[in-house]
Parts: sequence; structure tokens; C-alpha cells
Amino acid sequence: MSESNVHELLVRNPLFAGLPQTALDEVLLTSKLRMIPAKTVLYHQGDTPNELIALGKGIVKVWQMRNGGAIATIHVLGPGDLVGDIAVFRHVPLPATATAITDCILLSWAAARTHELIERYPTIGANALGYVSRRSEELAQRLCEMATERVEQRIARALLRLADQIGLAAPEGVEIGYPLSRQDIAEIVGTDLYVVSRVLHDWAERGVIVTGRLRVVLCDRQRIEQIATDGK
Amino acid sequence: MSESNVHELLVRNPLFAGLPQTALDEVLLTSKLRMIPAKTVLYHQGDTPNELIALGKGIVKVWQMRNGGAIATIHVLGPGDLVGDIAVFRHVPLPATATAITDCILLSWAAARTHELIERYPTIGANALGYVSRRSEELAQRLCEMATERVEQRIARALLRLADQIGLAAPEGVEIGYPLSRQDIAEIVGTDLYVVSRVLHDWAERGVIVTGRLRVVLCDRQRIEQIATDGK
DNA sequence: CGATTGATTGATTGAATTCAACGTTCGTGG
DNA sequence: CCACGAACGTTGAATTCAATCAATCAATCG
Repeated sequence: MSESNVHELLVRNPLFAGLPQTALDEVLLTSKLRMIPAKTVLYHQGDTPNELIALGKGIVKVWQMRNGGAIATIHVLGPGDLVGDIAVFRHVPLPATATAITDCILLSWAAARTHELIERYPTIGANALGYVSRRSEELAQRLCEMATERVEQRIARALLRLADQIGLAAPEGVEIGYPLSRQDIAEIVGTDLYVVSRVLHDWAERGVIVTGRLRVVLCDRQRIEQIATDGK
Repeated sequence: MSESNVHELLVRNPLFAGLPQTALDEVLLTSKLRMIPAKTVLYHQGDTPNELIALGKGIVKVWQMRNGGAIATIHVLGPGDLVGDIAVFRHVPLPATATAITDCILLSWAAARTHELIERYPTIGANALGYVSRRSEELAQRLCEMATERVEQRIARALLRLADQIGLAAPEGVEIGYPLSRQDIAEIVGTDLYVVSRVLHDWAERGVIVTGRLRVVLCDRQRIEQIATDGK
């Protein structure tokens, strides 16, 4: 990957918005670039956070293995997102495991370097605050949904979020841009693959979505939004 | 309230840790102090955030009224916590409503002033980043619990969190330090008051807690922790 | 072409919600 | 000071939604 492309990734990252060129250069100099194949584990739950990672390309899943063996997916991250940010900012062990879903391009900075950069360039700190705040609000929103809504409704919301975040234009509508199984969806909304299978099958019959192996395409977005908000 | 007591509230707030005296003085000068009675609404969901509030004393509940009329409690905040922080930092409308549960003492800064302070004193920005990160991690944790655990388990976790945060020493054990109904607990863990009633009654019979009208005292913390983690 | 992974579908079970009724505590105003 | 209403709490029964179990089918990949 060429120097200019790396630079491209950098300026696109919300963390570095509004930075002067000199600062960007310094940020770039202290960064580490790497590419990893799908299924690579970026870090494990409990690890000490030694770097802040900015996702340049690809999809990363952040998840927890729970006591009874169940898995809960906390985040599905795409290009521009930060990985391990909370733990780096808090100086505490990583609360979850991060796995690459697709091949990824990562930019990273050592934890100590991250704090130095924030100190030297308050703009980065302000951007980080905005970014963490945005994710925090999303978590609060999902918590409320989990507390008050039925499974079908939560599946609708999950698919809408994924579509907005990493959706691709497809002939039939908007396609989720990575291989997504029933199990994956179940781990996002807090249910099991059987319920997801039944719901998707039902929607497919009614023409709301098109679905195949590891694939979901939203056709009738209106309808899905209605299910997400009304639950009907 | 005397000048020195206000100063006391300020230095205790995690947002202003590590600030030099001159900075603290400026922060103090631009702050507004007010006391509000229980049941006061600090702001409504959808309002424009015009101030950052630091809770000096009292309990504030942050909640959302959901579509079907159900209520979801997002946060129960105590002394030292920030209220409306996310919306101020993000420059977006307040995503939830904040209500004083007890009489409260508040310190606040106009939103614009808040941003100025962060800009002038990067330490405040760093503290804010740490604070928001901590809350974000707690939300992620609760999301996972909501996705994978049973109601009884979630009630146990909720009570443990409340005890740690605003618990008071009582003869029988640790008492939740504000009037807490079955309905309140239900809105925190995402269930209804009937289930909560049955669970608490069961625990009381087994001597794990003592409970009365608007009152919960944790007696056997070990046991509750076991229920929280094992679910058994 | 077998083996593996993902998806479907029916049957069963169980947890939690909902509905209904009643008991208790507390505050307030007659 | 008592009576009453309002808010809180309990409890049983019925119902529903979702989790679990089991079996089969389909697609993908070495």
C-alpha cells in the first residue's frame, strides 16, 4: 500500500479530522500499518491494551464469551472505526475479544504514543471524546431496545444498523457487506439461530428481504423500519 | 451552601482531577450552582443540551419512554456523575429524560463554556474521555448481560451495582440509598414489577435480602454475587 | 465426493409476561 | 385522629413468546 493511500485512510478517520498538516504528518510517522487476514484475533478479552487500532478497511467483530458459553456481540466495526479505544483511554484490560471478519487493513499507535498525541494535539482528544460519546449513545440505545422490544423488532434494528454502516448496493436492494450467518445475527440481538432463521424466512416469504447462505439483502426498507419501530 | 463546600464538590468530581488551583478557580467562576427538589425533571428527551451538569449530591435517573409505553432506565446517577454529558460532547439532542429522584445539588456549565474549558485545559478533556469511556464500558457490559442472562441474574447484577454506587451501611447489610420500588428495578433490568416482586420475595425468604416498601437491603452479598455470575 | 458448515422445520419445554384480584402502607384532609 | 384514597406490593392463573431439542436438508470446500 502506497504512502498516499495510508494518508488517505488517516484523514478519513474521524479521530484526525481538523488536524493541521504538520500534525497529520507526525501522527502518520508514529503509526504502524498492517494487513491481517479474516478470522485473525486482534486481541483477547483480558489482554492489556498496548495499542489503539484504527480500522482502515474490513470488518471487525467485538464480542464476549459469557459464562454459560453464550456469545454476545458488542460491536460490528467497519472502516473508520476504532478498536480497543475504550480500554486504551481507560488504562484497563480489554473487556472483550476482537476478531477480523474479513481481511483488514489496520493503522495502530502504541498506547503510550496515543496518550502523547492526545496531549500534544487537543483536537485529537476532542475528536476521541466525540467518537466515544457517539458509540456510548448507540450502546444506550441498544440497551433500551434489548430491555423493551421483542426479538423480531431487534432483528429489524440490527439489520438496519448493519445496512447503514456497511451496506452495499445490490440489484435487489441493500446488501449487508460481509458474510453474515443466522448465528451472527443471533449474537447481536441476543437470541438463538433458530428464532433468527424463522424470522428471516418469514420476511423472505413476504418479499421484505432476500436471503441466502451467509447473505441478507434488504429489499423493502420501509417495511423493516416499520417493524423496527412499531414491532408489527 | 458556602463557597468552600462548592469547591469541595468540584475537586471531588472526576472531571476536574489533577487540575491546578488557577484552573479550578476559573472552572468555579463559570459554574452555576443550584438545588432542586426530588421529582424535578432536569431535561426532556429531545431537548437541546444547553448545559453540562455535575451532580454534587442526590440521585438522578436517566430514562427513555419507549414506543409501547414501556420505560427503560439507562442510568442511575449519584454524586460525582455527569448528566447530559454525551449530548453536550456530541452536539446532538438529549437522547433521554433526566429526573431527580431525591433532592439534588447541581453544578452546571453552559455547553459553550464546557467546550471552552476543555479546549483551554486539556486535562479536563482527558478526564472527560476517561469518564465517558468508563460509562461506555458499563453500557457494553449491561448489553451483554441483557442479551445472555435471565431476569433473576440481571436483578442480582442491578442490585450489586446500585449497592456499590449508592449503598449505605445498614444494620442488616448494605441498603440501597434511595427509595426503590419493584417497578424501578424492573425498568433497570428490562422486565415487569411482578417478576421482580417474586424474585425479591424469594430472596427475602431465603435471608439473602431484607426488603420493605421502597427499600432493599443486601444481607448476603456473596450469595447475590453467585446468582449474578452463575445464574444459580 | 465425502465432510463440514450453515439453514430449515417440527415438537417440546420453560421462562416471563399479562391479567386480575387483593392486601398493605402511607399521606392527607375532613 | 380517623377515614379514605393513592401508591406500592403480593399472588394465582392463563397465555405467549422464545429457548431448547432433534432431525433433516442444502451448500460449499477440500
